Amino acid sequence: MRHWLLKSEPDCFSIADLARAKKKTTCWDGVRNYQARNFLRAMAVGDRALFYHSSCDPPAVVGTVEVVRAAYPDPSAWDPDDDHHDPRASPENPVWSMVDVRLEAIFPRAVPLDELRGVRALAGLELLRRGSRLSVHPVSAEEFRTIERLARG
DNA sequence: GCCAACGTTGGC
DNA sequence: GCCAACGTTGGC
Repeated sequence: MRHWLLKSEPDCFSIADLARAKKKTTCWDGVRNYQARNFLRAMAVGDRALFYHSSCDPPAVVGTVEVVRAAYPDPSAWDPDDDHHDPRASPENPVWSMVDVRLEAIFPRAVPLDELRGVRALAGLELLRRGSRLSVHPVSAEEFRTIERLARG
């Protein structure tokens, strides 16, 4: 079982939106970066991920989700009305992938980016790497546990 | 709104 | 294959 981190802008899709979703489950569509896509494709059912709110104040890890469906074609890629439309994509050549995730927990206390930076055990966290923009990336089991512990306060 | 960092595109 | 120009991300 692997651990991951998923970024979302709460203005676009927040963890509260996920909590309101049918079966508390959503498809994680719209990823248009090859490295991030390849991480989506590496996910297995049962993997867990941290849910991170970006481009907001404060940016923070706000909860956890579980992967409930492995990677499959992302149909938003060939939807001309979609913000992330990719003219190269089609049902025959999907190009982009998505997974389904289900809400596991909303943290009793969000853990802000600022706080993560000060934690020694998280020194290697991809999220904290200077200039890192990857919206999907792996985290170690130890990093995952550390952040869950911080969320309990 | 600014800007650093990064990815992508396309001319050569 | 190089690299300049451009677009995007995302913290601040």
